[in-house]
Amino acid sequence: MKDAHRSGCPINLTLEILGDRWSLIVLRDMMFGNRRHFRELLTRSDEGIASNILADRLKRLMEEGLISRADDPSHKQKGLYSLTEMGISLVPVFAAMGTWGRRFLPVSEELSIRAELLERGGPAIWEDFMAELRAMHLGMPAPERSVFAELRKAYEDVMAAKAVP
Amino acid sequence: MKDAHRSGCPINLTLEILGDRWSLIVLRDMMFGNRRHFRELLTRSDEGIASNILADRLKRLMEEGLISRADDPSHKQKGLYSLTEMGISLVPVFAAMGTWGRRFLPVSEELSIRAELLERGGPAIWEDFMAELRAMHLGMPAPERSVFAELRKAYEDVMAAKAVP
DNA sequence: ATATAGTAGTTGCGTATTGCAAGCAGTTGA
DNA sequence: TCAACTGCTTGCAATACGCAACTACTATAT
Repeated sequence: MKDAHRSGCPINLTLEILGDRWSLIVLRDMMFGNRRHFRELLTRSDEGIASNILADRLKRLMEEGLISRADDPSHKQKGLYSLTEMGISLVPVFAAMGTWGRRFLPVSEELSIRAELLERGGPAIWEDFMAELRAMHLGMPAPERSVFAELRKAYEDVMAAKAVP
Repeated sequence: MKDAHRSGCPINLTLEILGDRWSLIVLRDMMFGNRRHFRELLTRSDEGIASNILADRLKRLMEEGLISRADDPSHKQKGLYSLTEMGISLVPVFAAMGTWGRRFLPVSEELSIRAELLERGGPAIWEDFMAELRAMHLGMPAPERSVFAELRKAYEDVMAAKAVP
């Protein structure tokens, strides 16, 4: 942000913003887990982010324009973080990374079911999901189809199948 | 690699391997710039990677299975790095990142022309490009179409247009 | 044979980032 | 009033990064 860019290559510029171990984790939880508050992002993350890292990443992602912050009317000290269009537009990147990870890395079934759904649905489901995210985060009118609900149901079905084998 | 994973989420596992500022830069140069030797990757990179970082990344990417190394027959000390199928399969990830970066970040025209081509061509061109990479890096039979040549020509055309305005 | 340039790295060292544990100040609800 | 909850901040140690110099070997030219 402050100092000059290493180069004008799109891959490089993307890495300058997202090229660390936590930024995409935070965005993933906001996007797929609908976590909008600091505490939710802090404690309900599978990976266990530290609070100072989370504070720093939220600040940087705001500076870069991927998320925004508003006061939560229900609690004066509570902030509500939202994805911007820039953040929502990362859906295809997440889909591509999920597809690659599922193919080559030792993923767990319950945590990769969403990636599988996004892979099978292709660009059509990504568009529907982004439309829904725009409704949830930007106040746009809600689309009929709820990909979010489909993703959650798929996850819960896997968990239920594991619990009762 | 050595210690346990933070979680089995595909996004997280991908970030554990590629979530830093340099790994994808190295892979990008191997993939789109056809840089196969240490010196090429070191000096012909727009971003200017340090030699110790490059050595470390090449080692880690080999350990993770994204690249392989062979002795270059023309020079006993020269190593030849190749992409594996795991590395080649990152093409859609690069394409998605390139599309996103081109839309939201201050990319330069000459360095984003390749991303634009990959975006316009869609999955069909990605497949052709991956087939060509398999020929260049894995010894598979070469496809008729050379996406690599198309990417290079597009870059050279932009540079020529800039030189003679 | 000797010199020169090129090969792939390694080493030292200072700075920046990360990770962990604890603490802080304001807010809410009982 | 007070405990629990809110979004952070601080201190400190470990790790990673970045730069410059340097090593060791190989090929080539004279």
